[in-house]
Amino acid sequence: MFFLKDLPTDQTLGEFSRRYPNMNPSALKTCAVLLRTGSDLLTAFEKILANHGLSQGRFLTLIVMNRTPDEEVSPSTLAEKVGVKRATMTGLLDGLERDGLVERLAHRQDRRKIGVRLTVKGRQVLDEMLPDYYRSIAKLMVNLTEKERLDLMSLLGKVNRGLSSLFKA
Amino acid sequence: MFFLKDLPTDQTLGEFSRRYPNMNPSALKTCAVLLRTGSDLLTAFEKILANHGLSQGRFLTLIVMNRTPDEEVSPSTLAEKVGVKRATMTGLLDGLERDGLVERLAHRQDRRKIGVRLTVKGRQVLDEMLPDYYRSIAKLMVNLTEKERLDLMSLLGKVNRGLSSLFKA
DNA sequence: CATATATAGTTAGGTGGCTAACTATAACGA
DNA sequence: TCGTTATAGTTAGCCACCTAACTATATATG
Repeated sequence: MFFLKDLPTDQTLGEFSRRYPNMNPSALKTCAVLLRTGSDLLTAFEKILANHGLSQGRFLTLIVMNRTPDEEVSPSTLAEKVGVKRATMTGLLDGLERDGLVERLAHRQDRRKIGVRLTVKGRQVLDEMLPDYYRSIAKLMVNLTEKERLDLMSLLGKVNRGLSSLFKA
Repeated sequence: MFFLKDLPTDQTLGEFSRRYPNMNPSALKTCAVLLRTGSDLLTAFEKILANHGLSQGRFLTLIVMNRTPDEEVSPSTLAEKVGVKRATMTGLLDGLERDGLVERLAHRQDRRKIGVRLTVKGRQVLDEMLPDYYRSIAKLMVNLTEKERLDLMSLLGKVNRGLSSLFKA
């Protein structure tokens, strides 16, 4: 859940912009549609992943490891790339290890560190589910031409720039 | 966390599209950027809300009640509009009631039902935080012209249509 | 009118985020 | 070299989401 299922009507937006002078109706509406779409998108993916016994966090962890399937990665690096805290990664790895999809290995030099690697089973699960996943993504975007996809990314880039300036000022 | 912090490079995308023929690089990339932006946006809002002792779920619940501040709303209706399960709404209302922002009232005719209403304190909290919240949203979107906002919403609409067709087929 | 069905809300139990604090190890500096 | 500081990973405890099942009440039907 990122945002209201029931987006405000233009009438509600109008009322609120009178009640709260700072409120910019088109900014709010755009923002709401963006969050709503992201939310629906994520929910759809989670359904697909659930069919293969994965959650978004677990899946992303596997995907990152699948970029370099023959190398060991540290939990910290994984956490950083997936975008979760180290503590959260511990939990994700616990689950993935329990299901036999990854293994933790001791580090040779530095005894604080460990290495994480996809197991054969982990690779199998990915190879089984990824075609399904990628097919869904292609289907999802089928209504957008190549140009529209670029436009969308560029507009999202502008939102992103707004985001970074929000925390500097 | 909705998607990788570390988005795949074009090189990684190319490798994967060879490994998995179903994979459409521009679709995946667009999707990733969309989820990433949504994720960052939500995180930003959650920081603002946390300054006022609210979470996204609690905030949205209040916002929906603030549309009709003088009417009682049922938990089910709230759940539906916010986009969470009834069970989740019970938890959100427990928290909001504990903090004195909403109150539960018995229903006159039907003893299964209850009505929920903003308290005076609830309204105060909203009136205090909303200007801040709306100012942030306006700032966030400042890099997009009115036309670009419409374009963005229309492109997101196309993604949404893809989403609904995904589950019919 | 009695029983089956539907509805409203809650409870219980699981998952996956978070922060803060802890343990162990390594590295640095007086 | 010994104490401080930094780093890696984990643990503990909180919150918000989910599903499934439960309680109570209302409604519809034979």
